[in-house]
Amino acid sequence: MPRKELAKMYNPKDFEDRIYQNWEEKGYFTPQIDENKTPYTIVIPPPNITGQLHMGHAVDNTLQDILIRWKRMQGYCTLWVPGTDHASIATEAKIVESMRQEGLTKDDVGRDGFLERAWDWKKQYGGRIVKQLKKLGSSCDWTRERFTLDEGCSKAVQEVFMRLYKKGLIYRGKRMINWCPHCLTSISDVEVVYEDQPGSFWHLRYPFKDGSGYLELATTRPETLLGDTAVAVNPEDERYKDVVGKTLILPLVGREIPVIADEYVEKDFGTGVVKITPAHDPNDYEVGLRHNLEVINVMTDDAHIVDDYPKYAGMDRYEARKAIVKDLEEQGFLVRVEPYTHSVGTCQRCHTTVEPRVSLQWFVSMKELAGPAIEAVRSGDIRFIPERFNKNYFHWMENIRDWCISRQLWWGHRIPAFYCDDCGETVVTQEKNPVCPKCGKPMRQDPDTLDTWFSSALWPFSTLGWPDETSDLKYFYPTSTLVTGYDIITFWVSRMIFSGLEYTGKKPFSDIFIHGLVRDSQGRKMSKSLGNGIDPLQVIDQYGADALRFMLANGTSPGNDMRYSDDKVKAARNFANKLWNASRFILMNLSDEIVKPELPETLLMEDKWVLSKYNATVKTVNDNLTNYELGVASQNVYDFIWDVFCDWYIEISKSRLNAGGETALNAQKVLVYVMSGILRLLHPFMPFITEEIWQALPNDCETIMLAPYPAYDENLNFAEEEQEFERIMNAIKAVRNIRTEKNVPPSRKAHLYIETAYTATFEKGKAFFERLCSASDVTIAESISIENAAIGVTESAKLFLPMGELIDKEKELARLRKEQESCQKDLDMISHKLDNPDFVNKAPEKVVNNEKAKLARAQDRMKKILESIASMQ
RNA sequence: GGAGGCAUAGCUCAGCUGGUUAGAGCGCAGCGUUCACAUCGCUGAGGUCCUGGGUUCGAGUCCCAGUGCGUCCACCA
Repeated sequence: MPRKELAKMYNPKDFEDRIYQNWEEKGYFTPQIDENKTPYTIVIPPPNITGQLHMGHAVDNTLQDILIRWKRMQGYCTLWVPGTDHASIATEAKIVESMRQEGLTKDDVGRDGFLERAWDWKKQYGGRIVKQLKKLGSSCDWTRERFTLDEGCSKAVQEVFMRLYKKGLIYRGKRMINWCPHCLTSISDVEVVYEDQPGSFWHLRYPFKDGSGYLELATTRPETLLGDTAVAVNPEDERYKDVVGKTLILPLVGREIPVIADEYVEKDFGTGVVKITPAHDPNDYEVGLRHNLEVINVMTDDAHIVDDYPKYAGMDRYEARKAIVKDLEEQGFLVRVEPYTHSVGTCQRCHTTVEPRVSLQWFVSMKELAGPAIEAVRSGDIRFIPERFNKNYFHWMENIRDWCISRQLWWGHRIPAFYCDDCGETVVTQEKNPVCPKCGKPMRQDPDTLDTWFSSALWPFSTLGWPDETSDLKYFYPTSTLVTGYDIITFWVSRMIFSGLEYTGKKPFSDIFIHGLVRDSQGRKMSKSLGNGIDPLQVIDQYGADALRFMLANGTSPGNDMRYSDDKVKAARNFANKLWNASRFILMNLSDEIVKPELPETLLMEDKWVLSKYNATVKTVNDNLTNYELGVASQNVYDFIWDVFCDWYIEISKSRLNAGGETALNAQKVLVYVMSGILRLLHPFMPFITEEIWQALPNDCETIMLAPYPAYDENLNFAEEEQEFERIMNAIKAVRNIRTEKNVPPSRKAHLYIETAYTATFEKGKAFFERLCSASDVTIAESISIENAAIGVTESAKLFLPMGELIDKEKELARLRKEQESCQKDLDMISHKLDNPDFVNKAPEKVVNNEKAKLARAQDRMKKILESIASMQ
């Protein structure tokens, strides 16, 4: 059968799509239960509709897939917990689609920011994520439709809600919450974005009822005056001691309100007097609870003044502010206004200023759930990588507040709570149309939906079929690893941990591999509003998925942000090109009789050198992958391929390949053997190109995805040959250096004389000098004396390059003296160290011996330099 | 206000538990193209590892203080 050839040019478009399709058709992505193998499971985050961090998804998916492919090649049975959440684009797209079929328009979803966007982006968005994953080569099974809104996930969510309710860990209560008057929904604390905004500080005065003057206070929100039910001072504040307990008349409204004393008030801020509006400020609400104050709501859902205040009714909060300030001023209650910048909470999605408000919501009480979750991380049962994110986690968990889980959105899991309008009974049930157990009347379901993260928290087990005891759940849970960005630790990671522990009794995963965020080339967060987001699909189109993946892995170190730049992807693409061409070279020189990667019986020095280097690379790559140091691991592979394999081994193999016969065949075998290892080492990082080359080269596995990952092999350690070859390399570099310095073009060959104690070694490398540093002939001896030559010195050899008229004795001497100087510096430094008795006595023996060896080498070199100088004079 | 992070070559970043002559990619300078690759090769220049103390035989690495720049959380009448 004729051997498959590689195209002359590396072009990822020629094969990436084809290869993915092929993998998919062969079913390599379908997870399988294999009781003989250890499962390796990664939890994939549900994609987010905001979709702004597309490159963020690419990082997640790439890093996950690298680990998956690596583990799979080690014989682990792997699974990537897949699927789509109700918060996912795919599901929203479905909703949009069905709404359209019902003849609804975009206006009908106008109050829902998420759906509004989904409407605009149309339904492709769901497909887009899938497309992106495929393009990236992600080995993820997307065929599992059962975890969508209507089925498995819903069941799990309801189950959890019921359990928590029965345990008393879920309750409905009045609470000061953040309310977005635009989205008309409550939003959690973490969804509020604080922005510094210029505003004003209005100093007002409230008159005492008994006519004994005024109390001056300051506020940034005069419109909330309508809801004031008290004025507070600090109990320690001498200035106001005697006014506590007196009654004030609320300007404009005429309400009688008390002056109270509360610790919450800071004496030194403003006038030391605070108006208390329990309905419109979280702190005031707390104060109100302590003092039994009335809660008077003055605003509607969309932040307009309620009808109770006819003069201002229907105005929005900012209009009302103007009107009220104007009235206060006219009636003499405004003392002065000063400019004041303060941070204002805004809605993460629509950036409307949030309005704190008292509302009836569902809560999960967190204290009891947080305990075991903290313990799991503290005991090391679950670990963050890097470890420092523990602190983040603890800080949040230890100061946790109850979690408001109800959302007023149009889509999502509906809260399974029913109310009886007749008798006020509340029932939590999975039944669709329950009747009131007290009066037998039909009940009304809570219109609210659950916070996205409530269901996302169940991800690791709900996607495996929980609450049913499925075989998947038994085999794959707990999962091995979660890969995600640090921005999501509190939203998602911590909630998965306590949820897993609470509902399944087991931790959801052991390792949490945290990566940084991708920023633009200027270090800014990628965002839609800035327009600086980079579309991974476009990058893939331009440079190929392998290049993008490699760039994402290579540029990353755990937990640290990275900047995206085209140049980095280009560098990765060039690397792929290098590998491509190296493979083409091997294929072009390959005899038909080589049918699988296999080492020859006899290995030359350079073969042993490259194998030894390869073996060391295999070890460090595996070690680094084990430690989640994907960036370092990819760099290890890169360095080996480019610097060791291509720049040296392939170059020196050329003369053997040209020579033909057995030595050529042996060289081919080593080339194929090492290349086969390289491809497998690199496969997790660059899946497509490695598979394409794998298929062209002699191999012993139908796909590289299932070929064994290279493992460290004691038999491939050749320390001696490594050292030998390194002596030759150093000599070659020295000669090249001299030639460049003298501007000698490669076309001009020169006879090279090598004086060395290692004649046997250098004899073995004779041919290399001809090819790699333009030697016309090489003479090797233990002692050589040449007049009129440029001289290079390494620790193991003196190199003479007689080049007639190009040699200027004085310049040569100057050059050698410069070398002498730098060598002397080394010598001084090392001997200074070794002369220090403290160092010799206290430093570990290994370090001292290392220094001694260094000293010996430097001395050898110095000796040769001095000899050379002497010989020239 | 609390927590945590970063600061290393012109740029983007590596440098793990202290022992290197402090590295890479890009960029820059010089030379080079029939014979895998110009998406290339060879050679080179370029660094007070933010500042000041401390621990140590030894600090880019550990400790303390300071400066500068991001991040998360809380608060802001």
